[in-house]
Amino acid sequence: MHDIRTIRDNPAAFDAALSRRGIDAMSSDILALDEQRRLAISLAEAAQAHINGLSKKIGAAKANSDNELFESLRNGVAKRKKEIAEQHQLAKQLDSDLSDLLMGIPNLPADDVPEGEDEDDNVEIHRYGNVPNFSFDPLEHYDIPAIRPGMDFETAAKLSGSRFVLLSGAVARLHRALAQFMLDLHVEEHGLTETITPVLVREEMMYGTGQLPKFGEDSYQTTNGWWLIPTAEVTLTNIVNGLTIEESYLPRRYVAHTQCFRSEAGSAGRDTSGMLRQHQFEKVEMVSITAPEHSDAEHQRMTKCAEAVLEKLEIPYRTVVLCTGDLGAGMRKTHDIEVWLPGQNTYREIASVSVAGDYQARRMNARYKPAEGGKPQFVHTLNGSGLAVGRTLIAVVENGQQEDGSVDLPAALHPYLRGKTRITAEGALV
RNA sequence: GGAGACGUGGCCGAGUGGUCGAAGGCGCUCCCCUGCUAAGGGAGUAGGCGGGAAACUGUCUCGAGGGUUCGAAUCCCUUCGUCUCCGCCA
Repeated sequence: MHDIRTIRDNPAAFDAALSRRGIDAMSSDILALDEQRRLAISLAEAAQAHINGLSKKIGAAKANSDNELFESLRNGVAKRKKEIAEQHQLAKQLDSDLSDLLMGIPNLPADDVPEGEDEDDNVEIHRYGNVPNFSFDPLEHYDIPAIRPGMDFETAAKLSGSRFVLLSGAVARLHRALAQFMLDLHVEEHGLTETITPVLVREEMMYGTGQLPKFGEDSYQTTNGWWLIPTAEVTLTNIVNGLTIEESYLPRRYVAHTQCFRSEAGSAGRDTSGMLRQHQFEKVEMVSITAPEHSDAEHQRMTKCAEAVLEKLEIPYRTVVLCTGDLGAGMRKTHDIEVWLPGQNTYREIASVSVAGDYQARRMNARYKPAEGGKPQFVHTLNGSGLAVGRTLIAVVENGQQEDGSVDLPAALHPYLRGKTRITAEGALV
């Protein structure tokens, strides 16, 4: 959602920013609609003011028992009623037209987002660890002997269909350990507030964070109208929906471990093997609510929080800035963290850390009262994975695999496995 | 799931069709007075949208959305939420 006044003040800058996303100039259409709207509002309000004035006189006439005056005024007002209603209707329609138009326009990319068409134009900004040399051909996660017994796609398909998985034994345990490890890290070392949220939400919340109106087919809806969250970004960010909070209360930093649900419509045929892309998966999600002047620094901070998970797990990764062509609609800037997967011999996305600026806050009407006084302002919102649990599991086992089919687990996880350190080629946690 | 009650400004709380954006209290801000770890007096204290250089001004908002009416916080409908009792249940 964009600020009409910003567009009014500098339409050229707005169009220029849109063009970076490959969108044609819209400001002249927007401003024309805005002008009609404001004219309609003025007319409707002037008419209403007139009526309100008469109504007071009618009230006074009634109080003075002046029936003649009362009746004549009353009739006069009644005549104009229809006309007033039409003016109101027009003003309202134009106002909602404008709002719909603005709602459908994606966020403007930050100035330092690189130009580009697609993911090939993303720019690497950070790299950690060395791509390991294996003395054997490393396997994909689902082929590793240690993992195979605990990762059952056939049974999951029987239960639910494709793109589901049944984890058991050592793999299930490892999955749980990873989630616990991530939460503890973010809570104890990064100072985030641990949160458990609903995973079913009302429709308005999906508008607040931008999944709706455009991307409804990516998510699931229940028969009574709830939506299953595709990410805890939805619940965590909407905590401040409709609120005006004191600046002293900022920043708010949340972390939650939830199930996430995605229809994966449009990704048919992509990543169909293994548990890289599922309809249901677990993610540890971070969300920050900040004052505008702190959101860039918060973006850096949050990125480091996500990177720290992989560094503690001693897994190589690189961080890229998404280019204009790859940037999500609601975001000003996004860092993707891509983890090294030896089985695929490539880096794959494992986390996405984004700053939305005031884009979501406008939709949610989430504001703060500046400490130095003055009018409430929209907050800035940020969200990031910290991390996707299933994908992290893939990274851990692919990077830890041994020639004999066993998997060595990173030291950071040992406490979460009660001192166990590896999964044998037979699938036993020892 | 059944029955009922309720939803007012930062908080508490009046207000059941007419000058109510809304008494009163608390809190907070500023000013005055006061010389003792306090009290008293005065003023101010929501937001959205529109007009205006500004002062200021119009309009809308009493959970939300509709409706009745010349006029609604007050009446009607829908919806969301809270509470109580019953039922059910992890």
